[in-house]
Formats: sequence, C-alpha cells, structure tokens
Amino acid sequence: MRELAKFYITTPIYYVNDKPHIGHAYTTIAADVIARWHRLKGEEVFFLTGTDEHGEKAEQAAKKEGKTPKEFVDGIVDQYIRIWKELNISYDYFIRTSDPSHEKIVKQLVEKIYKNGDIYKGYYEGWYCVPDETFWTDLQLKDGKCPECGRDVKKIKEESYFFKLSKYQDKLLEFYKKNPGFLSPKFRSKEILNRVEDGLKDVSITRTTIKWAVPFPMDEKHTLYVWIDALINYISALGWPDGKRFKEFWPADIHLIGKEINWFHSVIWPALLFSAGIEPPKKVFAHGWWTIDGKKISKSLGNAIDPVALAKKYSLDAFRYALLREMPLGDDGDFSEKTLAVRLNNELAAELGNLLNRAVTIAEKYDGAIEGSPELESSLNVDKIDEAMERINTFDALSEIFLFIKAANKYVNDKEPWKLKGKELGGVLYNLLESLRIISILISPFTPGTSEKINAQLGVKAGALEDCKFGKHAYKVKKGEYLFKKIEN
RNA sequence: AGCGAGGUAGGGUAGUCUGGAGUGCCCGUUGGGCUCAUAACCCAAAGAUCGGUGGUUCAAAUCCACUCCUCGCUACCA
Repeated sequence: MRELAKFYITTPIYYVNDKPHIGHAYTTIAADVIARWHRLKGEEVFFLTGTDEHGEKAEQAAKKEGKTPKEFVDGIVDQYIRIWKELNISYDYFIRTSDPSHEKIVKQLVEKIYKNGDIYKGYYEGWYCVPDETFWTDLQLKDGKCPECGRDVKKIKEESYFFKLSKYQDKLLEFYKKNPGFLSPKFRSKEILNRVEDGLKDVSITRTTIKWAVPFPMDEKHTLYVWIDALINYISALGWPDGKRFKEFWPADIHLIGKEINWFHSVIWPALLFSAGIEPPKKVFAHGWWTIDGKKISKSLGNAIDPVALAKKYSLDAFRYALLREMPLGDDGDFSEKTLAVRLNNELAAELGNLLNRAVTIAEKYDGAIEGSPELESSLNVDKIDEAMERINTFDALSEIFLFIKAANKYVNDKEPWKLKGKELGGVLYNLLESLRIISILISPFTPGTSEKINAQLGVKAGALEDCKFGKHAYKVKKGEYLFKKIEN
C-alpha cells in the first residue's frame, strides 16, 4: 500500500483571559482552509488548535470572578470549542495546556534541556511599572519612565532560570539559510534575521511569583514561564517522544501564527527544539492583522467583532470567504461589514449562486443526454490554484477559482442555452454542470457548507482534487434554495 | 533612534529582480447588450504627471542617488 503524504498544521493556542474575537477566528479559519485543502489532495492531515491556560492574567481573571483558575479556564475553553463548531472548524485535536498529559511532557522536555546544560540559574533584572503591572526593558523605557503611562518605574531583581538562547545564534542562522521557507512570509523574515544577527540574549524561563503554571521540575520555588509551556503544545499534542502521532506527523508542516508572536515561534521555539535534539518545524507562517473600518482593534475603541454574530448575519460561508478573499495571508488588511456585504452580493450570490441557479433551471427542463466536449476546460487551471495554496496564498487561489466561475458565466451568455435544443443544449449543459461540480470541489475548503448545497442540487458526491477535471458524471439535478441570499445595506 | 516593508486611476492590487508604448486584475462609476437566472449576467467606456527631484540610457513604474510620506519590528503581558 502506498503511504499517504502527511500534513501537520497548527494554530497558536489561544490565551484564555479573553473571549475569541475576529483575530482568533481568522487564524483558525485560515488554518482550517489549508487543512481542508490538503485533505482534498488526499493527504493525511492533523490539524491542531487549543488553548494556553496558564499564567498571571488567567489567574487574575479567575480571581475577579471568584473562581479557581481551573474553573475559570474551563468556562472559556467551552466557549472556544462551541465557537469553532459554529465556524465549521475541522480540527483533529484540541489541546489544553492544563491537560495533565501536556504538563508531563513539558516537564520531560525541560528536564532534557536542563540535562543538556542549556538551563542555568541567574537573576532577571528589569523595570517594573507598579500601577501598570508591566515589565519593561532598558530599551523600552522612555526617558527612564514607563512608556505606557509615563510614571516612574522600579528596578526589579528576581531569581530566575535562564535558557541559553545565545548559544543557538549560529545554529539558527544556519538553519534559516538552509531552509529559506521557514520564515514566512518572506517580507517578514528579515525582521527576524536581523535581530538574530544582532545577537541573542538568554531567556528567563521561570517565575517565582506565579502559581498557576507548570512547576519547574528542577526547583520547586519556580514555575515555568507560560510561553515555554505554551510552545511545547505542538509536540505534546502528538505525544512526544514516543507517541505514534509524533512519529507520523512531526516536524510540523506549518505553524500558522499572528505576526505578534513571530519571535517566539521563529527563534525561541526552534532553539528549544535544537537543545532537546528534536527537528524544528518546516515553516512558521506569520499572518497580518485586521483593522476594522480602518481602525485598529482595541478594547478601548470597543470595536472588537464577534465572529459568530457576523457569521449569523451574513452566513458562515460568506464570512469565511470574505476573510480569506480580502488580502493575501500575511499582509494586513481592513475588514468592514460593507465589504463583506459587497462580496456576498456580487461574488457569492451574483457570480457563483446565480451560475448554479441558471444552470440548474435549464437542466431541470431538459430531459435529453447531458454529454458533449469539454469546451470550458481551458479556462480551468487547477495547478495554479494548488500552487497558490502551497504558497499559503488563499487570496490568489480564490482569485483563480473565481476567474473560472466568471468564464462559466460568460459561456452561458455566449452560448445562450435558452435558445438551444437537443444535442446542442446537452453539450452546453455538460460543460456547465461539470464546471459547477469542479467549482464545488475547489471552493469546499473555503465554503464547505456551500459545496454540500451545490452537490445536492447537482446530485453528485463530494469529490477530491483529482476529480477536478472534465469527465463523465451522472447528475440528478434538483433545483434548491439560493446558495446565498443578498443582503441589503 | 536602529532595522525592515511600502507609496501604480475613487479604493484595493499585479507588474519592479531579468528596463522596451502605462500593460493587467478586483470593487466602484458611466453607457450599451441580453433575458435562462437572485433587478442577475455579458460587453464597452471614462478615470493615473506609476510619491517628489535629479541622474544613467536610444528607452525608466522598473536601474542609481537624494528627498518626502505611510506602516511594521525592536525579546521576557500573553
């Protein structure tokens, strides 16, 4: 038996002091689309998401609500799981850093790094702004004061264990050089490269003040800094070191992350893995941020968007589509309901929905044989779409898919099938129905629910990527509801 | 401040590496065509001193220098 290609993609694990907003939804939907695309290609996919549950902020948030940290995070985790279900996220496993199995593996890995001599005891020194409860480095201070509020800062000296990140500077640089695709997208790789070339400081990896965390195995007074704990999720979820999944799926094909956490994933994470003798992931892809109507998302502006509400208002698939259609993954983009509505009305309803509707209407009235020569085949370029998806460019992929949809609409206009009869009509219908069947496959990672509806109206089964070519298929056409309803605004 | 990215029609982009008529795409605007279909679909047109100045060249959005503007990153909150 031929062994299936393996594909492992992860989202960040989301921190639980807050409810999921559009940023979380974007990352997760994008990962979902990529995962579904690779399933379409017949690969064996493992798609991981989860929650990062330790640390001071979760501890405080729990206190505020009079709950234990565990009770508190359980509540938030339930929300995440429910929302991912509503957004049709096809993850294979949901990891929680409070899982005992995760904790055990984290300790095991830290011990291994310690034994390799890469962890030592030292003192963390920094500036602390008491009212803001925030640490700052020398560089960040503004005229010796807190850069946020301008008030005086206090020098803090705290016992801490450090990871010898500096030791891995050369190894990291060599690794980046040998694996040019690792730092993605390209325009972001220089930010990391330059900083690593400037020199690396060792990282403080333990705290003495935080209880809600994984205990540091070598010293009971310390707990592990949450980031270290969090990063390890990517292998603990696979059951490192001996788990079957670890052997099958590691190294990860893509860690999809937001640009704000690029440093941890592109520098600290591979260094930790080097130290533990584990292969680093193949690619870290940092996507951009959304602005909402041209403004940054922030709590003070109160413009955080609830993804579920949007999905309800405009339909889930329109929302998923709009997120991935707006800009190439990696760039920053602006999100507005107005654009979403325009895309829904013009692209999904008018181009795709209407194409199906007009084809199905004609086909239902026709009772001859649906067969002919594939005249629309030349407008379809599946390789180009796949190539865009391999570059993680959903924007280009959707553009290419919609070029084919446009070509099909034009074909209808040119052929004027409502004037045709018999064999001629059968030939046009063959091209239309085959095109729709293929379109349904191609868009299924983006809009899975819509593909199901198309398949139902055509009377065909869901296909794989290799079925995206003109061939012979039997149809049982039955007109159904509109794929997308236009929305007035 | 240091490092990085970018400034192309009303908006968004491709083209820049490997110079060759401002060439393309999406939205928007205007006019027309068609009528199977969700007042949809198709065609066409208008609209840009390619941030600015100077240079190299027969020829510059593209190469060089300078300049203006915008944005991002700068490690221990996640």
